[in-house]
Amino acid sequence: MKLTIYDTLERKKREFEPKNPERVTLYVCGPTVYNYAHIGNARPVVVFDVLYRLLRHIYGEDHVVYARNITDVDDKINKKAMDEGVDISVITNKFADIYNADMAALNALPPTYQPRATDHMPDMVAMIEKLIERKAAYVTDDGEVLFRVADYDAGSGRYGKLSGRSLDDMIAGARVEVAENKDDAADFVLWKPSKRGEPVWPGPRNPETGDVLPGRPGWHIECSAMSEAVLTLPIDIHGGGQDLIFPHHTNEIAQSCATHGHDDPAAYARYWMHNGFLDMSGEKMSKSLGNVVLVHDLTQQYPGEVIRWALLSGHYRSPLNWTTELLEQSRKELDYLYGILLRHENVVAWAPSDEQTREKRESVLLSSLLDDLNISDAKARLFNLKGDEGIDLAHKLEHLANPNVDRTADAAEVAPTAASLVKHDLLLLAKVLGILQTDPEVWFKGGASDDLTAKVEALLVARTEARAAKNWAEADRIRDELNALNIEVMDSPTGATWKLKAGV
RNA sequence: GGCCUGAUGGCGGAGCGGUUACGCAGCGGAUUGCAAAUCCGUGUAGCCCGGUUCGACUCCGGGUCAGGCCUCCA
Repeated sequence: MKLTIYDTLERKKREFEPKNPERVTLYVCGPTVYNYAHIGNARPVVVFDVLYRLLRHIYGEDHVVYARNITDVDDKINKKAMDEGVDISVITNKFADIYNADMAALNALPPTYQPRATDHMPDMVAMIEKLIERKAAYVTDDGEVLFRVADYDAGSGRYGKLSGRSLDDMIAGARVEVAENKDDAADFVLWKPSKRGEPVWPGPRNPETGDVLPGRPGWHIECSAMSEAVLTLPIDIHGGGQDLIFPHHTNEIAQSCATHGHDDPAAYARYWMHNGFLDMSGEKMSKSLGNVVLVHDLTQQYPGEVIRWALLSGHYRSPLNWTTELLEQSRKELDYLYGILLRHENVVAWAPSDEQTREKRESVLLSSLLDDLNISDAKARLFNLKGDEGIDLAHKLEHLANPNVDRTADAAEVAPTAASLVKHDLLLLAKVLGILQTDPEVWFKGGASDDLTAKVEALLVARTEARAAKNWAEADRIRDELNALNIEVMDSPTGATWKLKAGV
């Protein structure tokens, strides 16, 4: 199975070849934990979760190492901690826990490592000292340490390669005022003194005086230090939102390469992937527009899997318009798929025992995802699973297993085997997409309390009796009563089942 | 100002130089006591103007419009 991914650095699709197939590494920039995560924060988590699942399938679950950091040093955290008069850890622990719970609700697997900036201060300091030693960074009079961008770039264009800009373009287009302590406008902060009341860590040594510079790290250094500490370099895939291309990832590359004296950005990370943004009715989500949607609130209204499926409805690199309609459509799609699983629980999923045949089937099944995570195309497959090897009459599990479907004798004969194969394919593809992971029964009824369930079951018995007596008026009355309880009744030849209606 | 994306049917959203995307909704039929669910079938497309080609939604050029980044940001 060949995975192809669009590499931001090379601006084209490249076949993925890990440095070491026994230990494939993935690093994704995680949240700054000072508030509830909004739905935009969840997109990279879900997108890269699909990638993580796919890599685990290809290379084996124990051969993929995934790190997603927690940024717990930041001005916004400091402000919030000061406003509330608590230590920053009170804020960061609280929101890191909430974040993890919210992402788990979206069926995102926990990463192998979740390093926190505060746990890696010595790594950052060591890196900064190395950069000073190599003259790639300098100490200012007021105790800041800045990275020399122009020296790193050295006219090669490598600094702006990720964002597709030259250093000159960036300076020409810059709208920021140049801080007077900078030797050059493009230089960025590695370390800076803490303000009064802010947390302070012992920093790098000033080579001039030999003194330790107390303060706190700049934003970019943590990912460079932590990715190296946790994953070792080079990282195979580094991911994040498109907005991180510049400056965050650009500076990460510069720091990490300069630390080790590498010229080639690939010495830090071999492939760069960036997800597109979410639009809110055509507008960017922002606090000033008041259109921020929190994952935490959304999970109160929709199953996490619906939110996940909605986030996966477009290509990961394209903008995605986030609407209520999208959520409703996603719910219907999942209901349909879960309905198939519910109706055909007795069909045994079966994969061909022959290794080669199975491998071949799987690479066809997963081909959409293997092509730079084409989730839309994978979705089409999911809804229209094709049988092969002589099975050309019926395609869907429903069609194959539903006894009401008209079939020729030949098709009927092949149907049970085909259904088992199709069910296996369906479950496998769903697993990689991270959907259909709930018991179908629980999916439809899980939101009902025990009391409600008992009441519904009793009413259904009464209705069955009424129907048996052809007392249609009573049967319909009971159905209306169930409807009022937000219950949808589904009759079938084998008896009535029910589900909790959507939009609770 | 600099850099970069994208424009597909009522809606969401892919691939592809010539043949059905797929999903949601709609419509027709089957099934049902009636519904729902399910099954079968089905209509609707490719921003504008040029060019290349036997043939373009798909390639090239121009235009228009929309969005993103250049500042904290997924």
